[in-house]
Amino acid sequence: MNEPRYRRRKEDRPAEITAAAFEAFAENGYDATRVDDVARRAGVSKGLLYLYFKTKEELFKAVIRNFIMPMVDALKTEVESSELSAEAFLRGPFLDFAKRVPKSPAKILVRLLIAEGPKHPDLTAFYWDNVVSQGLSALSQIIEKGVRDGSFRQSALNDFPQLLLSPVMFSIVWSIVFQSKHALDTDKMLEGHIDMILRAIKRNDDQTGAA
Amino acid sequence: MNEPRYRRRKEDRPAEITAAAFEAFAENGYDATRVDDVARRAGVSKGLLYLYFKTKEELFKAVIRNFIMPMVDALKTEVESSELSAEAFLRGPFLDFAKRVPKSPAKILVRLLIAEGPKHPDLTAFYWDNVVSQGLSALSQIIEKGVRDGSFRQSALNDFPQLLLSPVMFSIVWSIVFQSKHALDTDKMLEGHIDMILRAIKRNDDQTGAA
Amino acid sequence: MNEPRYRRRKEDRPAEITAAAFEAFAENGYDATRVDDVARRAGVSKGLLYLYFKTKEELFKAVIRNFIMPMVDALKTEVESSELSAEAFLRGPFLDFAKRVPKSPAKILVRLLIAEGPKHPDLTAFYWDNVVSQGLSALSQIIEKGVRDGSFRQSALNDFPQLLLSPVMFSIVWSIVFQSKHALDTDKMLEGHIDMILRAIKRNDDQTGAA
Amino acid sequence: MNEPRYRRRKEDRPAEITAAAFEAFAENGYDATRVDDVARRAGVSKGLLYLYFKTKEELFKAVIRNFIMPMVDALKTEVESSELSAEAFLRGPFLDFAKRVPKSPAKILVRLLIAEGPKHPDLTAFYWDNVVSQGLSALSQIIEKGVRDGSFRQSALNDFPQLLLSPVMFSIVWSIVFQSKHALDTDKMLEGHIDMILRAIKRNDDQTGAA
DNA sequence: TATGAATGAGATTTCATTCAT
DNA sequence: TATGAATGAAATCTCATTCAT
Repeated sequence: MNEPRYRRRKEDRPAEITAAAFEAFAENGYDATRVDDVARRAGVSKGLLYLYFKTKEELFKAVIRNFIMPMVDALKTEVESSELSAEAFLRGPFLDFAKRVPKSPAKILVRLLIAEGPKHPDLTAFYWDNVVSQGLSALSQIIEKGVRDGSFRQSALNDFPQLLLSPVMFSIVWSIVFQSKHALDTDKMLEGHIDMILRAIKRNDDQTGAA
Repeated sequence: MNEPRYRRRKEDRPAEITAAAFEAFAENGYDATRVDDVARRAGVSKGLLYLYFKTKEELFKAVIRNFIMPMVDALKTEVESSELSAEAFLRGPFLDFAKRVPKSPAKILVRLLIAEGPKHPDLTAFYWDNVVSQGLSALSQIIEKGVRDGSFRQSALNDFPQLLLSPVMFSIVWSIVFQSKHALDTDKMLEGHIDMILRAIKRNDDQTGAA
Repeated sequence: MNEPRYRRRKEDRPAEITAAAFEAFAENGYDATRVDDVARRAGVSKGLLYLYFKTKEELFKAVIRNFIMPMVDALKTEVESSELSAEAFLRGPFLDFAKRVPKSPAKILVRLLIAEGPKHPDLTAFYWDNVVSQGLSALSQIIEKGVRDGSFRQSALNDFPQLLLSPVMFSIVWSIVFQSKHALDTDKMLEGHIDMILRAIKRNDDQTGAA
Repeated sequence: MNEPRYRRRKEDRPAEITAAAFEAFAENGYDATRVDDVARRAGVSKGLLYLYFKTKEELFKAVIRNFIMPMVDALKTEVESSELSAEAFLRGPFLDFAKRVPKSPAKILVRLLIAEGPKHPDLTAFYWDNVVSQGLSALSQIIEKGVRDGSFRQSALNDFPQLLLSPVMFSIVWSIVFQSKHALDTDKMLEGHIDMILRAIKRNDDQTGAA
């Protein structure tokens, strides 16, 4: 009972609050999350929360931004610094990434985007600019590299790098909606996906290694 | 947008109400939909609505069930009655279905499931039992048929028929979240996907027809 | 305890609520009045209040309008139907009116206008259009009538009918602010005011009758 | 409008704060004024403000007192030191004063008194003791002086010196509520008022000069 | 003195649900 | 059946005041 009622920690507050808010939004979605609950989780009064974030919506946007940024940065760094062949990149870093995301808390962001995106156009725009378009162009680079050096043939992937991502998204959605009742080995599925894709687009007919 | 649209014979009141509710939930999601609005759209008083549906949640569940059933039935009929080869089925009815869904209003159900599913386990269970598991087993049948008759090799699809569906889901999500700002030719993408899949799993080395 | 919890009285509600609101606003002013309090006084739930008045501000405006209208109508009727001489009108109906207002509950409206007017320009405009400009022009008519028939000389009143009203306003303000501690016989004061005015503007030098 | 305006020597902190508070209260009234805003205007932290004034209400009272005192003093000095005849005083210093007040920022005090007075009895009492009663008795002195030396007749002004002030109050209220939309030449009106009053109470029948 | 981060009570407003009619 | 006026709990946001620094 002799805990200080006040703790001045101006620096850390925003991060503490967005962390708590992430949890809450992840559990309940935007509408069903109570500002009260976020404050309690952050160990902070409601009033203080409003000192840092003018509205619930602004808090929500801050959460999305905060948790997306690191992912994007990591991905970009990996793509740019890698000197692997196209196939090696897909089987290596890309597959790792694909396996990781559906298990990370960040998967929740997808749920939030799908659920709230239509009502928050600026958020969607932000997500597009910073995540989707950049991710897609990185994938396109990889694929084109493979085509250029003759290891990949021209294929639907050239126009639709999304096809590389769709099982990742599927894994995420599955893990959100069904995983608890109907487990799916997403790792295996994603491996199988890469195998199939490579079998379909690799140029040399020696496909023994691609099983 | 708030004129009563449904004012037919008395006998269909529940159907009129769920139709109105579908519209409303589709536009706004569960929380942001007002019971008042649903009643107005249905041309019915709030009191009457509560006579048929004890709570807002029950109404929501009825909506999901009502609109999923016809889709499922259509799919099942098609699968069962078809006598096409596996490849022909994938290139024909399945591709048609895949192209249709992301453009139909039913795509909204996916948004609702993702957004509200985690809070409505019985709804998720219903969806699983009636849609997902049945759809997946239908797809498995097709694939195994191809394997059995020697046209497909054993592949990841045998364990993960989901891989056939993931671009469909992706198309749906894209159309919900980004389509208005960043058009994606989902038809072409889905065609490309089937092409790639078939190229990867078809047994005969003559792959000229699969471009 | 067997009072009905519900009383359907759609017709009377708005009037009941504005009456309660008038009391509350009169006692406390706009900001310090709690919507809760208004609802309690009206014997009504807060929710119902919001069914009839979309915001607190709209309620406030309704109050002002409701309570001003009757006064204005009464005044206008009196002025227009009267066939008295100018002097007789000032000593009769006008003086009566002047004496009545500072004692009526309506005096509170003046307080509200002064306090809230600057923040509610449309309210001020309404008050101007419906009360002040009409009142002033009625007074001008009276005065000009007196000038025309030769009983009044030209005077400051012709340009500033406000001078007839200023002691009325003063009485109102006094009664709001000081009356309880420092009684002022506003009736006598107003009589004295009319006497002085008439002595100043009457043309015939026979001033014996003027107090 | 929210830059610190007062940042002078430390010694005057209370004065700086009340000056800032006067501005704020004048603009917004008591309730709508934020302590935060006052502190910002004064270029001072909220904490310091609370060091000098224990509550918002106390600050408010200090403001009223501070800004009334100088006005009262000025008026008193003028009245007492004047050796003019009664008429000359009314046409000179009094008329000047009457013209000045409705244009000065001090007019706002009237608004505040009317709006907040009923809830702050001690404030009203202070105002009475220091302003109203003294002002009225000063006016009474003038009038009686005129009566004593035979230039004025006995009139309602003897009992109600308020009648001299009522157009001043009216001008103030008008300028607060309507001036911006419906200009009134208060100077002319006040001159007309003095003319009429003098015409009514001056004893000599030669009234030619009083037009 | 001086600061401003932090509190918490309380205000307005919304809306699922009920029930007299 | 059918209505929609009425309820009341709860949610977001504000702001005077406190207190660790």
